[in-house]
This record gives sequence, C-alpha cells and structure tokens, in this order.
Amino acid sequence: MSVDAGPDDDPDGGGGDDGAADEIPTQYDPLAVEERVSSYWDDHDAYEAARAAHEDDPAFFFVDGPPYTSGQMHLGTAWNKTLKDAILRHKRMTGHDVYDRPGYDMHGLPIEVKVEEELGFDSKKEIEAYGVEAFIDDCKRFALENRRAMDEDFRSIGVWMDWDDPYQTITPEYMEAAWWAFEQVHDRGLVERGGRAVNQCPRCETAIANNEVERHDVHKPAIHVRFPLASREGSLVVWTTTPWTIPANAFVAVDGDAEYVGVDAERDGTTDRLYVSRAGADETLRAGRYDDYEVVETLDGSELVGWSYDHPLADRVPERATGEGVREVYEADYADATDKTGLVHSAPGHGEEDFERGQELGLPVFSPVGPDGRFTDAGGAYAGQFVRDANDDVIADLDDAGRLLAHDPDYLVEGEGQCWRCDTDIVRIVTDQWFITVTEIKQDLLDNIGDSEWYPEWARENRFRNFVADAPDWNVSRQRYWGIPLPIWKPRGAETYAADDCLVLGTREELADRADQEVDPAEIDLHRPGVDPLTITEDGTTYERVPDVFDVWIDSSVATWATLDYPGAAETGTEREGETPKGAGAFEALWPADLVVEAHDQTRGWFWSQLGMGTAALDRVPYDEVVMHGFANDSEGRKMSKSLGNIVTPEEAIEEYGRDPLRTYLLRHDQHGTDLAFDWDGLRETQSDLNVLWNVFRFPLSYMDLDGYDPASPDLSDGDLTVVDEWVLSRLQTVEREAADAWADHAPHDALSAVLEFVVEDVSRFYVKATRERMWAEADSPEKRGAYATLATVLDEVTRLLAPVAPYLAERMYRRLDGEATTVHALSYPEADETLRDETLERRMAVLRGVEEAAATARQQAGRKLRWPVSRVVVESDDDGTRAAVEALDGLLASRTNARSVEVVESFDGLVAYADPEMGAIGPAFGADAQDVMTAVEGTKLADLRGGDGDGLAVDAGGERYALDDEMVSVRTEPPAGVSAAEFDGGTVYVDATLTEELESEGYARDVVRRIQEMRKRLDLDVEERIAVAVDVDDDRVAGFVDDHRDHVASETRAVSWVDLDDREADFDFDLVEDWTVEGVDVTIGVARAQEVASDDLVR
RNA sequence: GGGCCGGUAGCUCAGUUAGGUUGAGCGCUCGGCUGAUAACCGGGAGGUCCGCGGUUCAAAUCCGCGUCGGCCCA
Repeated sequence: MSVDAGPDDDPDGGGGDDGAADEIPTQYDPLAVEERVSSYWDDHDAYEAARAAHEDDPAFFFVDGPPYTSGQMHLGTAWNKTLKDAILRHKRMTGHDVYDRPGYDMHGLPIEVKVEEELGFDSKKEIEAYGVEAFIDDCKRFALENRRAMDEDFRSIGVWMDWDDPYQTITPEYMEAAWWAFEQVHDRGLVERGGRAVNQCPRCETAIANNEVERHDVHKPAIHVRFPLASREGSLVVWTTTPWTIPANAFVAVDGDAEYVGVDAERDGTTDRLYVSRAGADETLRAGRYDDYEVVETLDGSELVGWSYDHPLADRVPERATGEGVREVYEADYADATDKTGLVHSAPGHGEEDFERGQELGLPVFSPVGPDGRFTDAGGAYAGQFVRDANDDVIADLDDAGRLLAHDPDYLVEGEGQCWRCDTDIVRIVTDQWFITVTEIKQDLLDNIGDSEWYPEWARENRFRNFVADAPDWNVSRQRYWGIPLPIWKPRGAETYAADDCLVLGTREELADRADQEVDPAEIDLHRPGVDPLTITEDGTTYERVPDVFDVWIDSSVATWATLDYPGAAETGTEREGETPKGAGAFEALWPADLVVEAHDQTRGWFWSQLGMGTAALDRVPYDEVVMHGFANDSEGRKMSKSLGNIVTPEEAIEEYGRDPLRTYLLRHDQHGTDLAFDWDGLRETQSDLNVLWNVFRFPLSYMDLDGYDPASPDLSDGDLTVVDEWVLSRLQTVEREAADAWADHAPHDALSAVLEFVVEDVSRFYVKATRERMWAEADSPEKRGAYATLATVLDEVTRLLAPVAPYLAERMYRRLDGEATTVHALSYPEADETLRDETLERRMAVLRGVEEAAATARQQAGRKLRWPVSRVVVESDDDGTRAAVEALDGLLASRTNARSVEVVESFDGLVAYADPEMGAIGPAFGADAQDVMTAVEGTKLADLRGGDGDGLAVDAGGERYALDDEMVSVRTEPPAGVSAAEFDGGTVYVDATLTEELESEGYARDVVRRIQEMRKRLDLDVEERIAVAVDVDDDRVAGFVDDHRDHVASETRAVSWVDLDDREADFDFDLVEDWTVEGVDVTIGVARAQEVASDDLVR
C-alpha cells in the first residue's frame, strides 16, 4: 500500500515555496508536512536535482543488498532502507556522486512455492505437466508485481534511490554477470561436481542449503537396535530417531577414548550379551526392560574398532552397502559415549557427518532414496514407500527379526529441519550436486576479510571470521526452475562425469558462438526452458545443458558487478546525463563497492556470499566497508512474528506518528549490530523532540516577518552578538564536529543524538528562552539583528544537519527559511567553522547552567517563585575557573535567576557556625556533668562559645563554666535566616530571598501582569490589540504596590486605560472579569477591548 | 549442543574501550514559566546495574559458571 500523497491531495495546492505567505501551523503535523513535501518533490524533480548537483563530485559506490520480492516492506526492511537512505543523503551532501541503484532479489524457491500455491500444485510433476515456460512466466509476473509494490513501499518512507532503474536479478544482463563469475570460478579450478549429503526437500524435490533449513520441534519414533556381531557373541546397541535410515547402515561409530562395557543382560530367563558405553549402560538396559545385568567385560572404545556385525535387516534390503570394510566399527568425532548408547548408527548415504567420515574411510555410499523421499528399488522391501511412512515397517521388521531392543514412538526432537518455503520436513540423502570448493581457498577468504572494515568491528572478528572458518563447500545447484540456469554443458547422455568433462560458459556472446542452434545474444532470455535444448558440439562430442539452476544466493553474490550490468552491458558510461554508469568502464572506475549496509543475519547471507564469490572469482572481497545493523523486535525484545501477534507495520507507525519521526526513531538507536525493541512510547518521544525543533523553527518567523528580515541570508556581522549568541554559535560548531566524526564512523545515531540534544537542550531550553525579550522588542536594534542572524544561522544549519534523517521536515523548514535551491538535499552538509568556536565560553556557560539550576532549587526551598525577584545570589566556589566563569557571565546569571545582584566568593562569610557536642570527648572529661555540658553546647552558635580564656571555647552549664577543647565540639554551618542554599558541580549557590517592600511590590506587579496576559489569551486577543484594565485588590498594602507599577503593568499588557471595577455594575462592559488569588490575596481583574471603552469611562 | 550480541529506574537507553560515589529522556508526583502557549522549564520519589562465585584496596565495568532474549551455526 502506498501512503504517498499525490499532488491532488495537497490542500495547499502543492509547492510550499511561497515565502512569507507560507503559514507555519502552531502544531507540528508530520503527515501534513510529509504530504506537502512529497508533492513538492514530485512536482520539482527534487531527487534528480539533488543527483545533478553532485554529478561532478567523486564517486561513491554504494551497493544495495537486494531484498527478496516475495513480501512487502516490514519494520526491519524499513529500518534497513532508511539507514541506507540517510547515509546516501549524507554522502551526497558531503560532496559525492552517489551510486544509488536499488536492487531486488527475484529468483528462487520462495516465489516458486507461492506460484505453486496459486496454481494449486503440490509437486514438480504438476509443474512439468503445466509447462515450464508457462510456470516461469507466472514466476516472473509474480516477482515483477511484488517489486512494483515494494518500490512504492520504499518510496513512501522517503528513500531516495534510483527507483526508475533498479537492478533486477532476472534481467539477461544480471544473469549473465552470474554466468561470467561462475566461469571465472571454474577457470580457477574451484568448481566441482560430486555426491554430497544434502538437505533434500521431498516436496520441492531439490537440495536446499543449510541456511534454507528452518528448525522446529517434532515428535519422532526413537529406537534402540541390536546389531548382531559377526566375529563374536553378542550385539552392539545403537539408538536412532530415523529408523528408515537403518537399511542404509554401513558402519557404527565409537568414541575411541571412552569406556565401553560388555554386559550380560537378563530378561524373561534369557541372557543377552550387549555392548554399549559404560555411561549409557543403565539407561539402555532400562529402555530394553531388562530385569538385571552384569558387566562382564570392560573395553576402551578403540578396542571395539574393527569388530564386524551383520546388517539387522539383511533379508529385507538385499542390495545394501557392500564392499571392503563395510559393517565394522570405526572411531568418529561425532560419537559421544555419554549420549545414549555411545554407539552411533552411521549411514553415509544419509547423514552429513556419516558421509564425510565414510569418505575418509573409503566406504561406499548407499542411498536407496530418490529426490522425492521415496525408497528406490535399492530399498528392497521398502521400495516405493515414502521414507517416514516406512518407519513403521522398518520397526516391525526389526522387531520380527529380534533386533528391536526398545521403541519410543513419541520422542521429542528439538530443532528438526524443515523446508523454509513449504515447511515440509527435510530428508538427508546423497545426490550429485555442483559445488564451489571454497574450502580450498579458505585462507584467501580469511585474508580477504581483513581488507574490509566492519562497523561494528566485533562483527567481523568475532562472528564473521568464525563463520567463514567453518564454512563448507558451497552447493550451488538446485533441481528447480525459477533461477539462473547453470551455464554448464555436460557430455550428452553421460551419467557419471566430472566438472572437467564439462563446458562452462560465461556470456551470451559465447553461447551464440558455440551453440549448435541459432542464438541471438541480444534477444535470448537465459531462463529455462529457453536454454534447455541448446547443445554444443566440439571435438566430436555433443554437450547438453545440465538442467539445474543456481542457488539463489549466487544471484545476490554477484551484485557488486551485476548492478553495473558488468560484463554484459553496452557501455553507457558516465557521460550520459542522469544515467547510472554501467559496463566495463564503470567496473574499472567503481569496483569494489565502497559500502554495504545490512542486518546481522547477513553475516551468513549476503556478506558471506559476496566474500565467497568475490574471492572465488576475483580473489577480492567485493566491498570495502560494512555497516551491520540489528533486527527490529517487539517491545519485549522478542522477534516479531505472526504467531506471536506482535507485528508492528511501518504503515501503522507512520499513520500514528509520521515518516520523519519513524525514521528518526529508528536511526537514533544504535546502528551497529544491536537489536531494536520497538516501543510506541519511544516513537512518540521522538516525535515530541521533532516538535521542539518545529517550535524553535516557528518561534522567530513572525518577528522576522514583521521586521522584513530574510532568514535566507543571515549575516552575523550585521548587528551585535551577545554572549548567548556567541555561545550558541560555538555550540553549533562543536555539534557539527561531533556529527562529522559520527558520520565518518557510519554512526548516524551518534550524529543524531548530538544534533537533537543541541536543539532540545541548548537552543530550545536555553537560547530561545534567553533571546525572547530581544526578539519581541518593537524597535530595531543591533542586538535584535544579531539575534535574528544567530537564530537564522542555527536553523539553516540544523536543517541541513538533520536533512539525511528527517528529509521531509528538513525540506519543509528549508522551503520556508530559504527555498532558493530546488531541494535542501542538494546542498552541502554543514561543517564546523573553528573561528566561531569558543571552548572557554562553552565551559563557562555549562557552569552557569549548573549554577542556575542550583539557584532554582534554592528558590524552591525558600518558597520563592522565579517571578518574584530576590535581592542577591551568592555563588561560592573554591575553584578559580568556576568563579571566573560566573564572574564573566554574572549579568546573564542575574537576569536568568531574577536576582538584583550576583556575588561570587571563594567562601561565603554569611554562614553561621553552630556547635555540636562530641560525647566521645565530653564524656570522659566531665564525667557526671557531661549531660549538662552536652545540653548546653547543643545548637549553640560557635561564636557564643568563644570569649572564654584566650581564644578557647567555653560554656556555662549548671551554674558552672567549662572550658572546652576543640575536639569536644564539631562545627556545622548553616545559611542565615532567609537564605537558602543548593549545591552545584563546583560549589554552592546561596539565594537570599529576604523580602523588601520594593521586591515584594515588583513581585505582585508581575503576578498581576501574568493574570492579565492569561486573560488576554482566554479572550483570544490579537497580539497588538489594546485593552482597558481594572484591578481590584482585596488588601490595601498590595493594592498600593500594584498602583506603584501601573505604568509597567500597562506597557507589559498593552493596556491603554485603567477603569474602575465598580463601574461594571453601572454602564461599563468588561469582556472578561475574573477572580484570582495572588500569594493569598484576592484580586479581581477586568479586561475590556480598548475600542469598546468610551472616552468618558477612562479613569485617566 | 557451539559461536557472537544484549540484560542498568515503571518504560526506552547511555555509561563497559582504559575498574574509582550509576546517568539521561519518557512516565509518575510536586512546583515554576508564559507574546514558542494544545508549547516550555525545575524539584522529588524511583536501582539486587539478570543471578551466583572469583580477582582487586575498590567491579555495572575484568574473569568463571548459570539464566533470560536475539542472530547465526550444528
């Protein structure tokens, strides 16, 4: 679903480029902003303009990891594309010609399965009957439809990539790039064909990769089976949850270092000699329901090696595994004496480990199961049965033969594999597959890892390196339809053949040259079934195509050159305007990729497949830098899933809070490998931070308009800058430096934190508050112009600082503030101007803010609100720097704390010292009198204890005078009455809140002003509207205070006349009369619009 | 079963690089401000830094063993 608004939906008629008439609503409404900006972008080709603005800059080759086209955008893909978009916008703004071609992964089993579902198919036979060509057409249509929907999804969150020309893995150029790469790999001798134990989906009838296997818990039959020994009396006991693999048994694995036992076990009067591990003996014999047993033999595992045994189903599976060394005991790493019986039934025709150990031992592979999971004729009595259906027969036959020791029909197996697409449980069989033998170049792979920088670094060293070190050969063949066909031709009719017997082609040209049939390289679609019938005859041998298609991971593994349509494209070069560069020239100039950005699941996915292919084909890691981000989980940190019902879609998040807030929320979280626990409150909070920005942006506009000031070209040398201007400009430079460092580390979250904190903490909470008065002074002044220039500068640069993350909001602000360029995203990213930085000032202002906060605390303790002035604020600090800071800014501090004076001292001498008795000293000294002394000392001013002999302390108690040693009292200091104190980081602030008549008078006056302003607001009066005011104070003294400040009250409230409240009963109409309580005094206030006041009502 | 990442206030997260009195925002609560006004600011309460053990004068931080969540592998 597209949530993008077309031009017709724009209530403002599109644009937004209309300067002063452009009203900025009081409330930040993200959806309205985004709708309007989106239309503007469309109408003005803003994306193209941004690209064009940087087309002569150095290239930045970003390669988009292609999302799969089976579904729609979810929160995780939204995060991924938003991060990419922000990085690319930033790259562009810092002067790069950004390669931003998006891509889609469009082949593979997921789409095949979806199309099969649509068609109601359940097997490959049905596809063959329907026709491969028709099926391929359906898959292609499905992929293209999904792609278009996803284009819209990504565009709807403001992702600026080249949506007119995404790379698609299904185009001939792209498929050819995979052929070419595979040819390189083959030329380097790294392609091999052979039998391997694979995960086979019996429904899809294809091998699937380990990473296409999903895990789930399942109940299966578990059996203990006796393998009768041939060379001696007794049986080996094995345990398995796959009875159907017993027919293919070829050997038994033992843990060579562990202890095994031979036991005589008794049941129903008969005695069996059984061999198991010592650790597993008890459990095994209990499972076999033996009455008792006796250990008659103790052996090392290695002593069992070479023992031979008979196949337990010899008469049911006549073919079975045959040859030298078959059905003997061997050591194997995977045998664990503490697990079940300690002896492991091994069938190289099924299990991966069994297969590998069997190869080492030179044992034959016997795999009597077909690709559809049914026993072949070699399966003897079970031929034709689906393997899991055959379990019952196998178990019954074992029982009949007396080989079944125990049977648990319902054993829980955790993590059983199933097909990622159709959820069918996989079977393990050995089939012939094609491999890229990455294990042969393991050292190159590990070396090449070091050529890429990862963010975070631990992902490369701790995770990726481990994964690569353990990676097995890459099975690249799939026995399916919707994929890139293997470019391999084998001798016609050959059943057994090796890679060396085959031809591997790299390009369409080559195919046209060598094919027996007529092929037009410009026209041919490389998909099946078109290429299937083509043959090649060379040196008397005719070759036919291997029918497999590539593992879909091959597709994306070649993206760094395939996105350039290399090697197949005609050279489009960079000279054609607006065209994405392609072909050999582009490959030479751009490859490898400068950057890839994906979530952490791609360490085993795309990061790996690219490294594998890049190294195998070109011996290079195809990307220089990797940003690995996390997953979007639910608020509990759990994976979002349908079954948990905890999915949050980008659409609902946008609908509730908007695109920019969602983008900002996603990007302010750690982008380096950490999962996000999506939280609605967090999103709301982010919107609220952007709303603060909106208010900061909106605040000066009306004043600037009134004064005809153009914020587009602020000139800091026009007008006077105050210390707060200089400070906020300095902070701006610091933030810009922090942002630059953060972006350099691909850490937009750090850049964003720095900028948002600046906006909220510094600009909104401090600068705007400190600048308000200057802004609304009616007369022009150098200080006002300085404030305009400062704020316009801050807004301009903040807009651009945030543009990569919140592109809509930034555009909206830019259009209102400036609007000269087609789009803010074509401009350059702000850089710190060191000449505007003043670190001393920043440090000093930080001190001032600490002091101001402490002063507010002290005021609160004193019960004196900020509106009421205080006589003085004393800042005490023993730190020279702190005192210097406060002294340098004392005027500002006085105004912000509403203090008549500010004093800075090293030590506040106004404190009163009190004595507290120390009984540890007083007790022993005075014995029985100690209690009296204590009482006398307690709470006494230290000064009152002086004046004894010399400088010593003394106290009168019980009519006697006692001399005191210093250690008998401890000293505690307190501020004098009326003064309250609060600590800050660096000292203490004392606020003297003692009232004088003058202070009290001003306090009341300001309270009255505030009430009148409140009433103006309730009356919804225009800012400029004049009023008449009546004030009736129910306290003569306070009434006098207000009278004293009539002029002040009048000018603050735009009052032009004072009237008598009593008149309202007579012939005067107030628009509003209200009763207030000010500091406990009842005050009644009347307000009337001035034009309604008849001249003879005027008091003066 | 193995590798990696994470667990810090009711919630979201910083602090772990290099050991030294745990911090911010939101929420709650009390208060303040007022020509940004359906905005804004301050105070307060709120903590087993997932648990246990170890190293150390000192551990959220380093080490070991667990536990819960995530990704990957088997």
